[in-house]
Amino acid sequence: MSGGGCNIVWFRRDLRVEDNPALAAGVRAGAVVAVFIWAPEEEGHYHPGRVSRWWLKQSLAYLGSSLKNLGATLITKRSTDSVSSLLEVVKSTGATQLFFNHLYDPLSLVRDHRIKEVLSAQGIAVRSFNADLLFEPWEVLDDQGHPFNTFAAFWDRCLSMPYDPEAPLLPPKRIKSGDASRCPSDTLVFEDDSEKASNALLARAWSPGWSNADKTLTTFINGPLIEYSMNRRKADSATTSFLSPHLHFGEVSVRKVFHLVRMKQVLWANEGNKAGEESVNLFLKSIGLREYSRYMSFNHPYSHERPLLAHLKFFPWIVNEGYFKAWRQGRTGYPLVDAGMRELWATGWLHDRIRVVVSSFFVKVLQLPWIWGMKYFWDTLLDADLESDALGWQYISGTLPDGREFDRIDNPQFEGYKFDPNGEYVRRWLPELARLPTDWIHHPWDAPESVLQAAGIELGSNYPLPIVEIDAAKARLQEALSQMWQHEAASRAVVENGTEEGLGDSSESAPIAYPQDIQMDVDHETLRNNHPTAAIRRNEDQMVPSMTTSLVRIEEEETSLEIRPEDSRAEVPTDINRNEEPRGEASNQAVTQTLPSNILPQFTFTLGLRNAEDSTAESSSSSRRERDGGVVPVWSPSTSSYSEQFVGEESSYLQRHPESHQLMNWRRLSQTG
DNA sequence: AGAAATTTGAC
DNA sequence: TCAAATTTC
Repeated sequence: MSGGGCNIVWFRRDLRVEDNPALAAGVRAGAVVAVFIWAPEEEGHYHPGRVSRWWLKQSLAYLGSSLKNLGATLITKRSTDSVSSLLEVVKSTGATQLFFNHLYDPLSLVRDHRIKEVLSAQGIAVRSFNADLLFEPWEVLDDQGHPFNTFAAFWDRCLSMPYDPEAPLLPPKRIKSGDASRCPSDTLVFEDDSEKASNALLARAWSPGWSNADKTLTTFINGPLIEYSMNRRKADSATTSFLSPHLHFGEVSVRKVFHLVRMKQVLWANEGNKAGEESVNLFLKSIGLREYSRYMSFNHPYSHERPLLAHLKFFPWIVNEGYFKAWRQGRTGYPLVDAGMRELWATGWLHDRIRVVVSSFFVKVLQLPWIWGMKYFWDTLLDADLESDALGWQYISGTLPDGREFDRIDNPQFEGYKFDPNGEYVRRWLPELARLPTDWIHHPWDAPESVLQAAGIELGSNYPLPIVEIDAAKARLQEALSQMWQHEAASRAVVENGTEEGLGDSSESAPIAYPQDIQMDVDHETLRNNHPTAAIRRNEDQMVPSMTTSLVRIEEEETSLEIRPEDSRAEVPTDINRNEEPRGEASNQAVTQTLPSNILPQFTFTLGLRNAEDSTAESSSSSRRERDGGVVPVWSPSTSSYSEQFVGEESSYLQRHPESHQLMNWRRLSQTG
């Protein structure tokens, strides 16, 4: 009896039918209507980038057909407000229950709670589950019952919990379909015309979708996993799992990954294969970091926009758009950094090691605000993941209790020796250095003139001299740090005196706006492509960006990005789609030829900037939530014993999004499962 | 050789 | 941080 109250299963970042607790529960409860709501405006300025949207599109199509084969329909809705869309779906299907899986970013926590409130008020039962983590964030606590604030301790505890993570669920054999005839789907548009060509190339290297994710996992476990610990010093991506984009959209469950990998470990341990065992530990650690990123996001909901350690807000970041541009273009003069940035630019992908190299360079050598780098990663990475990226950047920036020392500068030259000893990686991505002998490949500035000449390199002309000398960077960093401590002390004095003034601009409390006026160099290639909108669009394009000098706020400048609600498509700024190679003649063919078949020769970027910050102070409240009758602790700065050392978390990202509502609403967010 | 200092790696 | 590894004295 399909009329007898059907069940809505709301898919978000859990685009799989296997080990999907919300789906399983919905199926158990009766007839199911599956729904996906595309509401990118809710993400504020973390609107998904082009490659991420491409992935989502494929993944959804895949899920849709899987569900269809099982007997259910996936309804897709374009929305600017998930809550009201969901309400609409509920009404038009006559549903009595809603099922979904948890997310842990602050926006989702608030939104999901609101949904729970609104629907409960209408008599709809709402049930939510853990599908994204081995353990829920509130389950993993230290002996005093407090959340951990270092990764090692956190992960130790995860691995020694008194109970195992839930075993993965099988996909449903058959789904009884609810009546969705009065609930039409909207067509979701994830790319515009100018993005199609670049997106088509992505399909050569990647296959989104839950069963492809499963294949990727199997391939990895039966192949590179055993060598994982040996290979982790190489810049080459070939030995990585390639699971991150699949995991971001929940196409494969971490619990399954965990179980399969642990199984392998037991096997290797029996065979006395120490390297294999160690490899599993290392790989699991990266799974653990993903867990930890959600954990931190849950316990410190502002960690994607503010340093966790308070003193860092007094760090005098260098707001230099020229540096930022050079970094993005891969023209810093440090070959390993530049190769990494070109690879990111060309493929949307970077080995974890290289992510550390380029981001560390960004923060420590260029001393640019880490939040910019994080935003750039968000816009360009195929596996862009707010929680993971925030953790990574905070770690690099030294803003975590267990992060890198702030005054330590990694020298890209020496990292080059380590990660790319033969210079292959650099040569692949920097064709202009391809003919440089290995001895000089990571420090061309030291090479004798004759060597440079023979390699066709003219420093400062077809390859830049180092943008900042490492020694100068060290001195500058010391200077910046002493300033930071002075400001910090001054601030403390102000607080103690109860005075409200004096402190000022050096603090990050007035957030440094992401430079949105990014201009593309109008060069020969633009002209050649003769893109009709090139002239007007260029300042929205990140392709070959050059920055103008001002830090103009977005709302003043980017009216062309305004969202028109009647537009049913994703409002993505038009890109100029072109083959772009770093300047210099070496260019296209050279790079394309050296590309392995699984790497994409061409890419475009979009700048998905939205709302500028206007942070308003507002205090959050401590709260607890119900969980099947049990009480589940929720993040609470006032009760957390170590919150003192963290930045005051009173000014909220959430407050900038009127649709997100108050933190107070978290209070009774149901965690039923 | 053996202690001390320095560098490295980790999340 | 901090322990381990490596280099220096």
